Amino acid sequence: MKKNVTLNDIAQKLNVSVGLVSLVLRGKWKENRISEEMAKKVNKAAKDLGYKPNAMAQALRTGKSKIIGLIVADIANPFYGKIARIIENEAYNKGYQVIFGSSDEDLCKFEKVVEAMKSRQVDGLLVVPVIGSHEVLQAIQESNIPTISIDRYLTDAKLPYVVTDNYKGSYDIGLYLQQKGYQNIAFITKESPLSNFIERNKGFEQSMKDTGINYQKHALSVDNWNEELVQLIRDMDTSKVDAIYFAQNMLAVEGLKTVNALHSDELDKLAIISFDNPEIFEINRPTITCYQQPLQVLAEKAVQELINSIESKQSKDISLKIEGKLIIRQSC
Amino acid sequence: MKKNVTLNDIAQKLNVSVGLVSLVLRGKWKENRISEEMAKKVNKAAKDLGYKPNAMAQALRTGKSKIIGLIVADIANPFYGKIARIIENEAYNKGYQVIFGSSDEDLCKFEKVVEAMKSRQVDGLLVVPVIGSHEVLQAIQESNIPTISIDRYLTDAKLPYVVTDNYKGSYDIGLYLQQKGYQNIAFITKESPLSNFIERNKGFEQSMKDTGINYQKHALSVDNWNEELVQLIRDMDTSKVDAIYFAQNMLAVEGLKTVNALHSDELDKLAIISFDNPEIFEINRPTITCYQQPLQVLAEKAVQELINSIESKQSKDISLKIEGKLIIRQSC
DNA sequence: TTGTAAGCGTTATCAA
DNA sequence: TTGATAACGCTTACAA
Repeated sequence: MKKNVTLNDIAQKLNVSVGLVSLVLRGKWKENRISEEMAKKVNKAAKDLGYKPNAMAQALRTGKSKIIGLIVADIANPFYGKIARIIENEAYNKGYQVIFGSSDEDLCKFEKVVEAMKSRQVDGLLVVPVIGSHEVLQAIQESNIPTISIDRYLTDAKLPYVVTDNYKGSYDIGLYLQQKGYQNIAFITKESPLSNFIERNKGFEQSMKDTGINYQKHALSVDNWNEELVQLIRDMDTSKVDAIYFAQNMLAVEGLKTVNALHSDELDKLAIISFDNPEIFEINRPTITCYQQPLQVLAEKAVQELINSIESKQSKDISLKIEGKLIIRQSC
Repeated sequence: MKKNVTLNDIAQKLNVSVGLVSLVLRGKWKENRISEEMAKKVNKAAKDLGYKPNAMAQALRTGKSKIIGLIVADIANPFYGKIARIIENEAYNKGYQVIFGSSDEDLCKFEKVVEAMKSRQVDGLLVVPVIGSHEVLQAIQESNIPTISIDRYLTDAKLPYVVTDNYKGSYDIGLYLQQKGYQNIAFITKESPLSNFIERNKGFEQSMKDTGINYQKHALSVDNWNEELVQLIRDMDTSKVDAIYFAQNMLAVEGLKTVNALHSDELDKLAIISFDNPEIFEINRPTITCYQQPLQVLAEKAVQELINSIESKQSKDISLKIEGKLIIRQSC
């Protein structure tokens, strides 16, 4: 039962004041004209006693917790897991810690998590906004906690965001399909008011228009897409389709599951392409061609922007759309 | 730029003392004989002003941060992502928040994360220990931060743990292989000093002994398993093997990648079974039979045990080994 | 060059 | 039934 070492302990041991110790330990001894000799003594004592600053006390005093909150849809989803990983790294490097929560795409949970984080005095927030969350997010902004949307953004909230260029990505997929000579595309997507789907849908439809390719759009409902998808693939008229485009990893994964389970020669002949790049795509037979989101850049930029606006208090409303890249494999 | 509402704000508005407000807001007004009328007024004012307690101040004052630290190998790995998700839920339900870090199986990083968490005054720690971390973990124990190992444990540290019964799982896989009539198993595992591999290896070897099945053990090195695995599968003498057992999801995933890429009729004839149950197993052709770890129970128990020992200060050294279950699919 | 003291928002102990 | 006040560990403006 070792008690934590405090500034006071160090001060007492050396018979100096806590203020002095504090200044030295934060490297401010030079500008406060503290003798180098003193500085050395203090540093040594701190090391000897194994001093670790109490982050809570620092936070309380300075009003900066050095914690950033991360709210994703579901940390168990590898897509968000990867993002979380990069964010964590970047944040640690800058002296911040990450506290996370999953929203499950549920507004109510999202709000709860936001509240919890606010009361933890997070310095800033990185959020994957859920449907209907604009009010909550607006409120955070007003309480002066820098917040950045990642992965998607809400058109009705004026939050800065860092996202993939979904429009371009989806448009490029269309172009690629044209280049490969496909004529009839089954476009499987979701009917969602969230920016990522809106833009993927727009982008693809535009490129279909521009290239003149036939396509059928299947916009599944957000909360029942799973069953609808299975049905859709079961009923697919393979004589009228030569390629399937899944607009999201979850769609593709469930889709492949169904396709593989059906073992139908007809289905197997179809070309497949998808947004996102889950690990399965490298294992499936055939391996799946896809548009990979620039997760590394995206997450890094998001953290950098966030920390910038935390530390400089000037919320320059910079939003970014970053391009991903097509990864060509066997399926298409 | 709204400032946060404090107890003081409420107190001033009502012309009462902060102490009074504090007591009411924490539901202690009854045992402190505060008038119900007063209590109501205070609660109302708190709600009106939108009061949110400052967790930092509470933490500083009470010495309890209500934060638990979670250290996994890599949050981007869906296996740990899933665990994190369950832990998060369970913790939130009990009023705790989760701060996480990834060790990358690197002792140095592990130690850094631990330090960061200690200085955040975490109330407790859930860790996936890395090789060589017994000293750090011992040190945490001594500084009186309840800590529980999950997923695996170190034989040379006396930390409580909550893990899958790896021995039993691996043993049962052997039994299942016997039942299905396989005669020559390629057992692909890692040569690791960590409990999970030790026990999976022991369990399987024992069951091979008990059943009298032939097997060849390929214990890959911890830091170069990837390349060794590819080589191993490439060179596999399929005439001498009728089934492969992968002792871990990462091994299986890379293994399947290689097998699928080789497209060899010989390899395709082999039965496959694996420890763990990543999503790919449901998509692969054939779908993969495996032993699924009881993640839900495991993570829940871990959180419960941890919070118990945080709140009751009595560190009853309860460790748990929980059984998973065999999921039978097409591959075996 | 160093010490003193106020204060961050709470909680808890007394006193009134 | 309620109010004053010290304390948690730290930072910082000001005094010495």
